[in-house]
Amino acid sequence: MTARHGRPDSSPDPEATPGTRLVSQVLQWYAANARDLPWRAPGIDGWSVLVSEVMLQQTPVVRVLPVYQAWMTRWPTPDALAADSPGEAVLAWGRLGYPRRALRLHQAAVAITERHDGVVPADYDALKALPGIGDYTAAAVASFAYGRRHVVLDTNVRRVLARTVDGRELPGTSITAAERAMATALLPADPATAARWAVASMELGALVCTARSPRCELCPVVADCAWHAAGRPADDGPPRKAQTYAGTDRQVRGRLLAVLRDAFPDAVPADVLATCWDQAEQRERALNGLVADGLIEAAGDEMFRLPGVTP
DNA sequence: TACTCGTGGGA
DNA sequence: TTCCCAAGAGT
Repeated sequence: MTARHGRPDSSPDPEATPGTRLVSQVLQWYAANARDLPWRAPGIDGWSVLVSEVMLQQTPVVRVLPVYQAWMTRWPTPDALAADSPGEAVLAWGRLGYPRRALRLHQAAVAITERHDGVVPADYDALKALPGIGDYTAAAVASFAYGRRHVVLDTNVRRVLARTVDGRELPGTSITAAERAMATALLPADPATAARWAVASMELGALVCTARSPRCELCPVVADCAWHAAGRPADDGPPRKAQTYAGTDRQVRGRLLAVLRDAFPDAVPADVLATCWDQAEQRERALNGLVADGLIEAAGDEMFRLPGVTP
């Protein structure tokens, strides 16, 4: 219980620095406004947090919830998933998007079973060495599941800090050294408090300090927010690249994989897959890409299916 | 660094 | 309708 950081149950310290006051206010707000999500249950295990974090990558909470519940019921431990085929994981992933995440989650489960006795590691470096686990997810799992002290810089936290501290509407395209230094300076010294700050600042970004139409009238730190004080100036950075989808390989891959999911565990003839997309060249490229990624596999002559053989 | 990699819903 | 983007990772 340090007095420097994290006072969720007390009023703001008038002598606190702007940074500690920001942390304190957000922690208080979180205590009263946190969503009741399954991966936040008290005493939650590392596997539950890991699965939720991978599913939540670039994917809204509301779409993750049903898939997460079914996944954890079926595979409550890493070794349970590792014992099933990767195709089952891809199938259970459903339409969450970015299905390579399902494959990598399966690979991570195998690695955890083989290298860590089936226990999700608490160490950041061990986590980051797992397939599909990058800086954010490693820090998040270590922090949320094990109470470790880490800078957890996701898009929500970056936006909250860009606005409150830097006075900018949106963070840049990639994390800068200055950004990380600022987040490190703000991180409470006490590990448990640091972990709460991580999830609390993310929640503020998700519920109040949103990318579009931020709800500043509900914000606990609006009085300390540099962006709000400056009159909420519009982003002056380079225009974000438009995210096209129609006609891309991603769309073709999605269509092909949807057919193979529906057919699983059966294989599908190439001429049936051809009905997904009329441009043969692009269709072949997408199909070959899926095979190269391990999301599907050839099954006999001109047949394809989800990977059904456990490695 | 910049780009690829799904999907669906809100503004 | 179109646009934007939602707890990123890998190359």
